[in-house]
Amino acid sequence: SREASHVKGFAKECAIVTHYRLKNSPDGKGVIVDEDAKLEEELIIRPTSETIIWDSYRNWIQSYRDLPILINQWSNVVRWEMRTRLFLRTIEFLWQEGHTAHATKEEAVIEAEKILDVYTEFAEKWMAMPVIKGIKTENERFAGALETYCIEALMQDGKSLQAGTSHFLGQNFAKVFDVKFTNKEGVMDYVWATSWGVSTRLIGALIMAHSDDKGLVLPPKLAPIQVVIIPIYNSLDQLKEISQKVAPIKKAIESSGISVKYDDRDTHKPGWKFTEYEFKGVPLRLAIGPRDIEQGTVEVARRDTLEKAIYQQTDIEKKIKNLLFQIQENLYEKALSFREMSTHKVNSWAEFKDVIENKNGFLMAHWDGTRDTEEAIKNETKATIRCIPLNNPKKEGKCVYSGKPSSQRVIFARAY
RNA sequence: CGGGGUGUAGCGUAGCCCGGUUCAUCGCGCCUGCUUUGGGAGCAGGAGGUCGCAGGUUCGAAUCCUGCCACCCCGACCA
Repeated sequence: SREASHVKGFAKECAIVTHYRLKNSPDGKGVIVDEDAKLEEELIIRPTSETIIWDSYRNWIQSYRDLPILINQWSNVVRWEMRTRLFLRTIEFLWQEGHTAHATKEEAVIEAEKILDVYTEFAEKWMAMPVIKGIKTENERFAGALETYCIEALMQDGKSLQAGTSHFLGQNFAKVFDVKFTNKEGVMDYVWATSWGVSTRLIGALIMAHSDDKGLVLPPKLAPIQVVIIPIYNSLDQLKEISQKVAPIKKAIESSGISVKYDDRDTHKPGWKFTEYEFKGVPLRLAIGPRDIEQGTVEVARRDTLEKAIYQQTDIEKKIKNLLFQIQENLYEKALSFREMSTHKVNSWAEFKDVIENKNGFLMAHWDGTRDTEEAIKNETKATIRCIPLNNPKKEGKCVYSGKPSSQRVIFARAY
């Protein structure tokens, strides 16, 4: 009841705990709900933590001196989705959620935008996944927010994925939860709030942004194993010899902060291992065999381009470090140019339908700003407004659907 | 919750329409031996099955009928 309007947005997707015990089934087949253990007061498994956080904030905040306040946590939440999709939409998922309260509106807005930048940096610099920063339309906005900032990423199949959100909540939550403070002037006021989160969905994004038909492709900065070394040998004696030569090479590479796995298993052949580490997306693979021992070389294969090259072992750690850097850059550039190739300016409804049907990707189109038009476009094409990009050039035009005046283009796409 | 589909060995499958000479097909994987090892090895031999579950029809059911269970896809919903 306290959470009122906010809960409206989640009410249709909550899991509710009604019983606290199971018992053995009388027919001997497994366990069933023990009807005697019915809860007098049912529990809702949180779909997000706003309610508990704000219930606490009420007790913690009295003065402007208590502000700003920030709580960040990783937690599991449950949303009873009718239809799940691995990594992208699961009933239960782990996420990071942050909640802040501020003395002024300006400070809260700055906070929401700052966090959006943090998410952007993580997506682009670490995941090598370019994103578009923007704001959601009223329709797509988080329940209870005044503004929802988001980052949208384009997947290789041309569908869009919301990769993170940051909300400016205004004073809505403060009013619902009665969180007031005394400001410098001695006047009582409601606090201004933000909340923001990213989830394990990012793992799905990472997979879909870079992988190819040979398997996963991981950006070096996030790869648990950055380099794998595979020995090529005929006899176990030869393996022993190679292992001795590999040891200092592995050590040298590790000493420059790179994670290395030496796979000397005798249960699988080199070709099998090559394929396995391609599946797993290890950025760099080194192969060392009799020829390399003789010539002081090592074969280096890149996962991103699948190119192979022979390197001298001298200063190998520098070369590896440089290659990892290049792979990280290349993955980002590749994803970025794919997105640019897949972004289409459309100027008529016929063109819109043609592009969404045959090319997919991001459609930059004028929109009259109404909910009705947004809904109509969604119903006819399944495309939704992913965001109104920040720093969008304000160029007048006519709505692609209604023909009414529009102040700027927005991004339409089919989304996960 | 609506619409469609599928359950056969660890995995993927053929057979089902039209029941029976097929001891239920094939591939991958697994085990043994030999030869191999710079891109998922080759040959030979071998192990592995309540044909989703229950009932029915029949001389005879993986196959036909009924009920149940499970899973998958599409739609609405959505981080």
